[in-house]
Amino acid sequence: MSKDERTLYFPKASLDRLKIYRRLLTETDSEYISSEDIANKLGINPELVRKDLSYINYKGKPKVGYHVQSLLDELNELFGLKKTTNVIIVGAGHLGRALANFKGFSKYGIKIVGIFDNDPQKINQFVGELVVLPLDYINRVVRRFNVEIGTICVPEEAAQKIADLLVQNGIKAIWNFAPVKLEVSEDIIVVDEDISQSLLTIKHLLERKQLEKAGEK
Amino acid sequence: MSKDERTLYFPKASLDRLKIYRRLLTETDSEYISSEDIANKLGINPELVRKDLSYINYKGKPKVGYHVQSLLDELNELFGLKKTTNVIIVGAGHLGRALANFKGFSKYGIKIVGIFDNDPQKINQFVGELVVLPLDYINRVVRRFNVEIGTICVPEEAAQKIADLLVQNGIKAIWNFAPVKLEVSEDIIVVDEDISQSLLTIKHLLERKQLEKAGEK
DNA sequence: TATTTAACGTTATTTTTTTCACGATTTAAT
DNA sequence: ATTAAATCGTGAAAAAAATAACGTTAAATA
Ligand SMILES: NC(=O)c1ccc[n+]([C@@H]2O[C@H](COP(=O)([O-])OP(=O)(O)OC[C@H]3O[C@@H](n4cnc5c(N)ncnc54)[C@H](O)[C@@H]3O)[C@@H](O)[C@H]2O)c1
Ligand SMILES: NC(=O)c1ccc[n+]([C@@H]2O[C@H](COP(=O)([O-])OP(=O)(O)OC[C@H]3O[C@@H](n4cnc5c(N)ncnc54)[C@H](O)[C@@H]3O)[C@@H](O)[C@H]2O)c1
Repeated sequence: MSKDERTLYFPKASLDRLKIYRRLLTETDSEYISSEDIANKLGINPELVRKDLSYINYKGKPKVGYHVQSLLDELNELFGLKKTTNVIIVGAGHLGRALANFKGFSKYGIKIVGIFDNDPQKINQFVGELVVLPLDYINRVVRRFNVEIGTICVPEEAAQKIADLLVQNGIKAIWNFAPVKLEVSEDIIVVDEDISQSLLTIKHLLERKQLEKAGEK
Repeated sequence: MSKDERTLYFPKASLDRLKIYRRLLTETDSEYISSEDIANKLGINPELVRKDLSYINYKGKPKVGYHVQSLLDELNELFGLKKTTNVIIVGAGHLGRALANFKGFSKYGIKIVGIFDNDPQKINQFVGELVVLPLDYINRVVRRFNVEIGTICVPEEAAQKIADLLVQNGIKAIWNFAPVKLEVSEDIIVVDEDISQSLLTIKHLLERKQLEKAGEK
């Protein structure tokens, strides 16, 4: 791997940790923070923190640590938080409406600019400041607001169809809340937000813990 | 690692993939499926699939592949999907209500048995078949329904306090939707469902793709 | 029934990721 | 000004994970 590529590509696991560091920094009041502080809070070791930060070429100060604000700036830059990105939502059900109403996305430079549904009952209803639009308005909204990200909040049966529709209309990345594996062309980014899957993790961990306890005896 | 431990512990990454295999199998109609089929659909390679399945000691048939139904059963067992687990939700806002209304959790053997809020306006309101209860009912519900999992759907400022409250009331695992790192004792399982974080991934991937494109020229 | 073939299971190899170790640097104290 | 202490940065070692290789097995076919 060349030095140049390194700034572009680095381990997926590191990327995930960088996101976590970023969040941690937003919760940090002090001016500086050491790799050890970060590591302790996350239950990992400090060398890993330092290595992750070395990928993005960020330098700390020996004896002091990392300057919280400037590191946060750097990470915000890395994740493109500084520029506003417009997003649309398809499916104005429970989840779609929760997302559309959520104020916190603005911190991430995300703006919801449209919400769509195919249910005539839902169309024209207000959701926060938006009005639910029918699917054939997607094209217009995508062009008008230069939307690259589409969110799928429809039932699983409809998800693939909506994915195709979004791609047809020029969407580049799909944030998918439906619990199905979408089939899209190579160049489309799909990020699955399969909420229920976490329950499997929790159940499994609970079960394992119980086994461990039983084993101790 | 002993043979025995292996069935208890294996790589986190494998566990995550097993969850994905499981979901894929629920979408599969045929009687058998090969490691190659699975791998192709997920963009990984078949050896990895076989290795993952070897961790749970599941045997396929040469020349045919894996028997979909029995593998699914096995995985459902692994993730404790067969037995019902009761769960409570704290925070009857947009997200809490969306979760409480969601029918899909029953497939995972999950039942929402209580939803709580501290807003007098919300208390006593119906959410699906549940009635929003004040926080001091948590104890009663947890005992009555043997609840081990608590879901945090309150604003981030309140999240730590609610986490403490849940732990006090005997909760063993926290499903945390608030974007904060919770501090709890070692033996409590915390699974973060930090929805907004995915947006960072998407933004980063979009940005990287753009850089790559620029680089090609 | 023997042969061929597809797909598995598992060991070996390679690659990736994490941890270790230690020299370099900055700040603070003597 | 010198020394001490904390923390960084990074190359080397270790560990973990993924991939490759290949022998084994069950089904299909001749
Ligand atoms: N609500 C949750 O807590 C939750 C949890 C996990 C996963 N999910 C997933 O998120 C998705 C949405 O869940 P929800 O609870 O909001 O469901 P919901 O039933 O409340 O809403 C679905 C919405 O999609 C609309 N819709 C259906 N078909 C459509 C189509 N072809 N085109 C446009 N709109 C269409 C419906 O009119 C409805 O408004 C589902 O795939 C679900 O599995 C939801
Ligand atoms: N809605 C989303 O799409 C979304 C997306 C990402 C993250 N989140 C996170 O999920 C959490 C909930 O989001 P939301 O949109 O449902 O918020 P919301 O404001 O709609 O609901 C929050 C609820 O919590 C209740 N509450 C506040 N303090 C409480 C306390 N001390 N005890 C009990 N209840 C209390 C409020 O009365 C309200 O009903 C937040 O932490 C938010 O950051 C939400």
